[in-house]
Amino acid sequence: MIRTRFAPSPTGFLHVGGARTALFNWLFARKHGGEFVLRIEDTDQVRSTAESAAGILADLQWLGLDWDRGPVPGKEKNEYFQSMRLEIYNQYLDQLVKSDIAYEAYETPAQLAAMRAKAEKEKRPFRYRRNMPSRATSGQGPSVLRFEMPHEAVEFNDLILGHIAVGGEEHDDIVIRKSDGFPTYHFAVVVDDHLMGISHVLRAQEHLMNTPKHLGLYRALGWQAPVHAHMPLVFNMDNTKMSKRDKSKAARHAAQMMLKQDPTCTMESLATRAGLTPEALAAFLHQKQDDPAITQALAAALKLQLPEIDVQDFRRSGYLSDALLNFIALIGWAPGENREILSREELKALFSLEGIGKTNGRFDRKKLLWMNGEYIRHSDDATLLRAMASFGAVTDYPIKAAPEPMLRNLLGMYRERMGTLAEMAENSRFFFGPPDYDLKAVKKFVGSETDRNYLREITRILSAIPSPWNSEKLNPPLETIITLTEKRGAASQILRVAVSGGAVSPPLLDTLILLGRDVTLQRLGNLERLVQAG
RNA sequence: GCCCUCAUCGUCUAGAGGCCUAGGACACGGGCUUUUCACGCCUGUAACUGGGGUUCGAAUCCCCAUGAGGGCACCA
Repeated sequence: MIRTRFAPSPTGFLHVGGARTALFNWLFARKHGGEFVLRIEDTDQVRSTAESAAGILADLQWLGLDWDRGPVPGKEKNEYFQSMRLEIYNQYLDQLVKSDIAYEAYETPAQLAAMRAKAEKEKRPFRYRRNMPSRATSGQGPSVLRFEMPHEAVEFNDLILGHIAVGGEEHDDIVIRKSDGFPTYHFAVVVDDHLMGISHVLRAQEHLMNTPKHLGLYRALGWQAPVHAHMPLVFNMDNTKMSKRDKSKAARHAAQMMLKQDPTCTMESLATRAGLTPEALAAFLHQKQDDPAITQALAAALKLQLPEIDVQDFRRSGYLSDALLNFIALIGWAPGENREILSREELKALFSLEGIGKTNGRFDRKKLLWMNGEYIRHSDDATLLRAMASFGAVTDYPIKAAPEPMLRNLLGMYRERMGTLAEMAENSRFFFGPPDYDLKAVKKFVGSETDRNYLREITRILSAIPSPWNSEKLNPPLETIITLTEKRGAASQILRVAVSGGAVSPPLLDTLILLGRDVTLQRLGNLERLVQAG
């Protein structure tokens, strides 16, 4: 029986890298009719939080990655939280101590740091080993338990990378129980993977050097190790690691540019705008900390679009989970035959470890945006309505309040012209209230006296059409407006600016029908007053 | 510094010794369509890191160099 797992640590949001690991494990299990286990690795008492765990579950659910065993959303912690399994770990910890493969170590963190510094100074690698002369064999503080790694080379066959060998002199005796009594990651994964019957460990390549340690533990515990496969990593387009810090980095950079380029912008004014104290802002700008709240506040004040990193960022930006999943699957994996747009079912059917490459990939947001648009264009109303509801649950656009018939109407207008649901939500604002006029567009299309004459003419033509407006009634006058100018359509831009506030909108016919006669004429009047005034 | 891994267009990739004059997709350029913006259609630019082998023949196999990435915690 094939059984895979995804084992996040609840120390933050689920980010795309983690989502990809989850996806590949899920696909592999589903493809082979196996099971997919979700386990929360909360052995870090300091950094783990319940909110983070709940958020990760919610994000996985949003992605549609369902698990056969694991935490139950909304319920108390169960045995798929490592913090609930302490007795189990202790039992095996004892076993290793009894067989003298694990031993107490008394160095304090400071002492260890000094030992490492010394080794570095002497240009030799630092390895903690039981038989090293400098080892403290007793101490007053709390001790940790270390595992005596074998002294021979450890070799294994990685399903993606092939044969991997690490020499015996490279190992060191890892800590398996921290001084707080909790097992370390290394110990807990091994115990849990074995007890939970995990057959395949599919994880990111950053874990490659952990595998020999784990293999050593399996051997010491007398267990058969699962098969390992290490997948390539995902980076930003500039080859930096994708991390939560990218968001604060972007906010910091934008703020600094602003302060530098805009002489009217001072630390004080910017802080006020973002609702921060100047001190907090200064500390943030000097990289003293990466507070997400400050990042958000700054981004809002600067109207800055932060890079999406976490799964929920993508949800808030209006990406469909199917599109995100499809895109993520294609980084480091290819089904061959030049296939690209793949439904969940196709992904499941086509997935194979052989298709996973060895080279790290980059996260190309432009391609994701294209793919999301592709999904939107090919989705039916029901699918999109569901996606909108899910999007609306985490965002706050006026479109949220729209009744379903209007939503369907808007979908018809925007389906072909949006890359994300957020684009529609943003661009359709003028259907829900008077637009803020884009002064550049106003100047460009209604800047001259001739333009204003056209504006009055348009008003005259449209006011002659009685309510309610429909395409039969509206088509002829619209054609008249289009042909008003020598250059076909120049006058229709005036109308577009009047109703939408800018130079871009869905086709005027649909727009005007949805807006209706009263609103249209009212906005035509508003624009006339605006240009009259100045 | 030490250890491990990797290497095809700007990006994701196809490519399992002859099908390669290296294919697809995104991005980018040009054109068509068009009442705006998109969509759609047509079309163009663009890559086997370098050097040695092996072979009749190498993007594909081997070695070296170079470059890139990961790891070296009482984090996971």
